[in-house]
Amino acid sequence: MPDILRSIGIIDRALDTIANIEFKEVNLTRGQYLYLVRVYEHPGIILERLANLIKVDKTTAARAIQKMEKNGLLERKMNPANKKQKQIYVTDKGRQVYPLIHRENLYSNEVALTGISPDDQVRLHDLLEQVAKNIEDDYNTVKRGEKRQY
Amino acid sequence: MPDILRSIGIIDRALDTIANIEFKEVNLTRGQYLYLVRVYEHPGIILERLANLIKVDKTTAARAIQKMEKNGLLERKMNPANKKQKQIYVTDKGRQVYPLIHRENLYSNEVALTGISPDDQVRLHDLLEQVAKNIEDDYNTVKRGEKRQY
DNA sequence: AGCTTTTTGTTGCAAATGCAACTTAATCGT
DNA sequence: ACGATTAAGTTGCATTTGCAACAAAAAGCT
Repeated sequence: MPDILRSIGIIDRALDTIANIEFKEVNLTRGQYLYLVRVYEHPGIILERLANLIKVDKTTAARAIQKMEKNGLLERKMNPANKKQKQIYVTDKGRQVYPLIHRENLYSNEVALTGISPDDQVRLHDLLEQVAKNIEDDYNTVKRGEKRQY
Repeated sequence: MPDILRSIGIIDRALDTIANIEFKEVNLTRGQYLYLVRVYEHPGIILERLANLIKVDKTTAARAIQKMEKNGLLERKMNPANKKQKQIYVTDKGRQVYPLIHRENLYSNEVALTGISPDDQVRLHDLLEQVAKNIEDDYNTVKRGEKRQY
């Protein structure tokens, strides 16, 4: 069985590093682009779901969101139907930087897929989605403090 | 052109989180497993090459190595042929934890590839290696402080 | 209804991460 | 051979990251 974890780690860290450096021009600090994109796509999303989408600790996400709220990129509104929940939205200012993030992501994706046939690109995409689905349960299990059996 | 970055990020963060939690039992702190495996595979490797293999900042790698040296997992020897270089090796103690890391990685990889045919597993592996190669130059360019044109 | 469990979010540490800036050794150019 | 550039590693500082532990609201249970 071939190893796929190593390449995935390399690719993710490399592209994340590139993104973080490039987004400093737009005054985004480390990781912020991830949250902005996800909130943009899911207006009104709550913290725990956002953290689970991105696969990042909820306390990390919480502080990132707080900071982005302070910087005027995001805003939170209390959900009147559920006083525990704070719904997160992109502000106008946040909406202005979104296209730049999107453009960067598109470009990196393009570079990543260079020389790969359209068919294989789709295959790769589908296989990666399958892998993401495959590990989801283990992630939640371990995060909950339970142990994996192996 | 399908997006592959998102799944890759999710998979990497999820599996990295799992690994870090599981390796606390063996007294490894965040990220240390990555270095240990790479040094194990490349005895005598130097810091800068190690950092570039893993795609992590060299100062981050430097401090991780220092800490692992203090904990007796790794050791460094001055290269007599080049006084700048410090060659890194796994110690006996480090060699003892290696099998546990390897086993965990194998298991996560297995979970990740569940339900994917052997043919597709190989295809996925090969495509990911291609992607890793595709982005290598951009990574080094941006790390060097130069800009990407897009 | 009343008690327990789960959901959602927050703080308090301690540690890792990485950009800037620096030192020293090696290599390059001429 | 010597000055300039690159390679290799380190330290300072600010920030992010995440595990524990907590608080409060909501949902489940009987």
